[in-house]
Amino acid sequence: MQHSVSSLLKQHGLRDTQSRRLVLHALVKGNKPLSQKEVYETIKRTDGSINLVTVYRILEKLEELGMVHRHLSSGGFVLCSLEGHAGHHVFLSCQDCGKVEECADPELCRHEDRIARSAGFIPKTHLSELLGLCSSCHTR
Amino acid sequence: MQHSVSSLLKQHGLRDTQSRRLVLHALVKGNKPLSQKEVYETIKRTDGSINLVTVYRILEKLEELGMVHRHLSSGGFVLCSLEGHAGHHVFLSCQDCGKVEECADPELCRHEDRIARSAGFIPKTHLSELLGLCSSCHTR
DNA sequence: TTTATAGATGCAAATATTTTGCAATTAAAT
DNA sequence: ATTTAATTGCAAAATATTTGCATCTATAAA
Repeated sequence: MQHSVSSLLKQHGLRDTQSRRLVLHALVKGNKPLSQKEVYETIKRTDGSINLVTVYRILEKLEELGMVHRHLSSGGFVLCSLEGHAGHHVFLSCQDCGKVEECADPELCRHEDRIARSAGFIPKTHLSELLGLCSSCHTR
Repeated sequence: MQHSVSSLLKQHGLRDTQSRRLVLHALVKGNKPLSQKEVYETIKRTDGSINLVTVYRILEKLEELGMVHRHLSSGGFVLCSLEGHAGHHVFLSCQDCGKVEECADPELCRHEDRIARSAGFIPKTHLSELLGLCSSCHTR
């Protein structure tokens, strides 16, 4: 795990630093959107020490590079789980436990394109969020 | 216009106050998502006087009642232009001029439902945002 | 290895944003 | 007109975000 995070950083041309590993690790463990402060607190609580300002700066950079996304309704950060799907992401957000999954659906993408064009828009990117209950929350 | 804003307030069981009229009016004129501060500044610049705290409180209440929506990517507030479509809104956002249109598309809604269900989710509400260039911006 | 260096981090402090408590005001029902 | 619950303004507190600068460190070159 630690290793995969390191190579993820290198793949994106970033220095493999302790702080960045901690931030990415917090997002992986969190499995839901986390604010900068939540990332900071997760790290303090478990692995080690980091500065809140550093968390801000790291998340800003990771977002620039598309390694994390800003979750729409919560504003928190989630690790981007999709490769090669820049420009179209669908979040499935559980209103109960807060878990967020991400998926891509090419057909939905085309459908949204059509809507945009029929309104005279030239579409560039799409964002969608579906809010509801995840399987483990609604079976209970 | 002033009158329609007043009746809009009453329709939702809200007192028809000067401050609320100013806030709604600012959103109508803005024709794009505005943050609390932007609403505040619009009002100061044009119509009259209001307190920033009041703007926060009014927008919070209008959002609760579904009269305005939080725009996803910008975080600003936009007047809800649709009646009877609670739970599914598609924003068309121009990346150049910032204009935001809103529409509803029942077929898209069903499509998103299917995606959610196939991932084991029980969907409740959907949010979509299509970013691109509006007709007047891409013809130039 | 060691060294040089661009990039990353920590710390302190400045800004900006959002929330809260309370007294004064006001819309609307009687 | 009077009453009253809701709304607003003001001041201040609490949070969140950004900035500047000195120090440190991951990497690449020697």
